[in-house]
Amino acid sequence: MQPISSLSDGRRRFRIPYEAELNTSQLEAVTTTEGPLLVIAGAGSGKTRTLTYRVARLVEMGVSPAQILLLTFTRKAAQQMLQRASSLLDSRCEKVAGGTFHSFANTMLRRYASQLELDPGFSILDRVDAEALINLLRKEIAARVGQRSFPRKGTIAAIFSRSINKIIPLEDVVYDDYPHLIDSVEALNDIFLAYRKHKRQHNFLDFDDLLVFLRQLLTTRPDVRQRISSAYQYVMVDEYQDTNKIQADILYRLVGEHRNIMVVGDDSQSIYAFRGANFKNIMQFPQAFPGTRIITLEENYRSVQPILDLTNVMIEQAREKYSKKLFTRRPGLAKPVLVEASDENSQSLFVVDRIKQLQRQGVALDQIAVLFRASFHSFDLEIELNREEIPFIKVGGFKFVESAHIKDVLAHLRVIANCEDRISWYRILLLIEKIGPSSAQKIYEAVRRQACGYTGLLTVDTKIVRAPGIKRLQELFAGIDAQPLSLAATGQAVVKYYLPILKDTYDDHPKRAKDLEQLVAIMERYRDLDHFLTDMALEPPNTSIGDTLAVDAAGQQRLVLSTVHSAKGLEWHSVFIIWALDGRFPSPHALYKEAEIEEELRLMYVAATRARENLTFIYPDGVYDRSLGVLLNRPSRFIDMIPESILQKQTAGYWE
DNA sequence: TCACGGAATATTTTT
DNA sequence: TATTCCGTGA
Repeated sequence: MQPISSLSDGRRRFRIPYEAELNTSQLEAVTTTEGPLLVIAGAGSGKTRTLTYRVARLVEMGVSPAQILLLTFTRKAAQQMLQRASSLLDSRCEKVAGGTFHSFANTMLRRYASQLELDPGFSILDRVDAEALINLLRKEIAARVGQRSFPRKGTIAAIFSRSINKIIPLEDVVYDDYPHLIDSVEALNDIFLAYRKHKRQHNFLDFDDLLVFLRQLLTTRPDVRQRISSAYQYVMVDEYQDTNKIQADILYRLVGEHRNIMVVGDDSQSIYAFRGANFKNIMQFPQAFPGTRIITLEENYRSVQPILDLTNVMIEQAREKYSKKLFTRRPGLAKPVLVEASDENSQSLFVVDRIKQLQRQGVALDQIAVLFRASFHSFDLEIELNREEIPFIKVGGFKFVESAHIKDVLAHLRVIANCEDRISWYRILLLIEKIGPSSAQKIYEAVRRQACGYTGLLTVDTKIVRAPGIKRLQELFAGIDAQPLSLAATGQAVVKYYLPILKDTYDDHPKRAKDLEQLVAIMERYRDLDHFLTDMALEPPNTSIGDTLAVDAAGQQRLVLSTVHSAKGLEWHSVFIIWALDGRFPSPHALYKEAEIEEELRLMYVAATRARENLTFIYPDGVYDRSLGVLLNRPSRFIDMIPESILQKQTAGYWE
C-alpha cells in the first residue's frame, strides 16, 4: 500500500499532535496501523479515544476513508466515533464505513445477493417475526408428530439461535441447556429444516442468517471475498469480547488479503454470552493471527481511586481472565456505598432523595444514571420519579418495534415492500374482524397467485371469505398505489387506517396512538421504504420517555435509567445500581450455572465501572421470590464480602 | 371457522 | 404477572 512508505518516514508531519494527546500505550495502538493488533482495554482506559484517533490517523496518512471499516456494537457507537474523528481532523472521517456486524452483513448481502442465489430485496425477520413463523410451522409439525405438549415458540427460537451462533448441533444445545426437551429433539429438527426452507422461499433472513450468509459468501466465493477484502484495507472492531464464533470467522476471512486488523476489547466486560458471544475469541485472537501485537491499556481515566479499588476487588473473583490491574491518578474522597432499604419503595425513595441532593450540589441530571439488571426493576422508581417530576429517559429493555401496535403498522408497510412476507400478511389480515388463520391463508394464497405485489389484494375475489372489513384494507392499498406518496405520507395513511382497530383492541389506545405518531416522525427521515424497514429491524429505537417512544433525546436534561447491557461503553458522574440483591443480581436464572454466574459478575463489573465520582449500590431487604421459594435478604454475592474499608454500608431511612 | 375465557407456564439481557 | 396455549361455544 502506498501509505506505508509515508508512514515509515519518521519526519512526516501530522496535524493532530498524537504524542501530546495520547499516553504511550494508546499512541502505540494508534500508530501501529499495519498487521494484526489486539488491544486489551480496561474499563475507562480510553478505548473509544484510541479508536477515534486511529481512524483520524489513518485518514491523515492518506488512506481513503471508504477503505476503512469500523465495526462496533451499535450503529450509534460507530457514528459517535466517526463524528469525534471528524472534529479532530476533518469531515473525511464521516465517510469511513461503520456499523454493526449485522448492518455490514446486510449491506454486503444486498450487494452480492446474486452470488448466493438470494433475492436482494429480502426482508429481515426480527425476533418477534421469527417466533411468529416458527409458531406457524410448529403447529403443522406438532400435529403431524402427534405430540401433546411442545416447547413454546420463544424457547424454540432460542434453541435455534444458540445452535447457530455457537456453531454446535441442535441436539447438543438441547442436551446441554434444555434437558427436559430431549424427547422433542427430532420434531425440533424438523421445525428447524422447515423454518430454513420457508425463509428461503419467502425472502426472509433472520438476524443469525445475516451473519451465516455473509460467512458463506466469504467462504464459497473466493473472488467475492477478495473483492470485499481489498475494498476494506483497514478493519477495526470494537467490543471484541462480545463477538461470537461466526463473527470471528467472518473477520478472519474478511482481512485475509492484508491482515490489517485491530480488535479492541476487555474480557472482563464480556456480557453477551446468552447471545452466543464467546470471550475466548479475544483470548484466541493471537493464535488466529500469528504475529499479533498485543497492547494493554491499564490507566483508567474515568473513575476515582475508591471506585477503582472496589471494582478491582470485585473482578478478582472472576476465574478466567487476562490479568490486568487498572490504576488511576484521580484521587477521590467518597467511598462507594452499599445501602440496605427495607423494601422496594424505600429503595426508590432513597434514590429519588439522593438524586435531588446531587442536583442541589450542582450535578447535572444527565450526569446521573440508575442501572439495573432487568428492565422491569425500575418500574417502582419510575412512579416515584414521575411523582417528584424528575425528568428521565429509559434505555433498553422494552422494545417499541416489538410492541403489537407498532408491529401492526410495520406489517402493512412490509407487505408493500415484500409481498411474499407471509408473516406480515397474516398479521394484517388477522386484525380484520371475522378473519382467522384459515381465511388469512386463503387470501394470502390468492394474492400470491395474482403475482403483482401487494396490489394483488385489489383484484382478489374477496368473496372467498365472509369478512366485510377487507374492503377497507383494499381501499388503503388502492390509495397508496394510486399516487406516489412520500414514505411518511404512506405511513400516515396506514396509521389512519389502523386507528379504529387500535381503539377497539386496546384500552390504552391514546398512549399507543402517540407511539404511532412518533413512528411516522421517524419515517420522515427516510426516503425509501426498504431502508426504513431494515433500520427498524437492525437498529430499532430503544429509548423511551414516560412510556412512549422517544425519538430525540435532545432538549431537557434527563436522568438516565438503563439496563446494564444498554449502559455498556457509557459513563456518568454518579451511578446508582438498584436491586443489588442476591437473587436479582445475579439473576435467579443464573444461580445454578457457574459460567452464567461468572457472566453476572462481569455484568456487575460493567455497571460499577460506569461511575466517575459516586457509586451507590442499593437493595431492598427481605423480598420473597416465588419461583425460588426463598426469601432474598442478602446483598449481591459480588459485593457482600467486600470489606467496609472499601465499601461503606448504610441503611436507608426517610431522614437521610 | 372465529372469538373468547380460563388454565398453564415461564419469567433477563439484544443484534 | 403477563403472555401464551387450548378447549369450548357460537
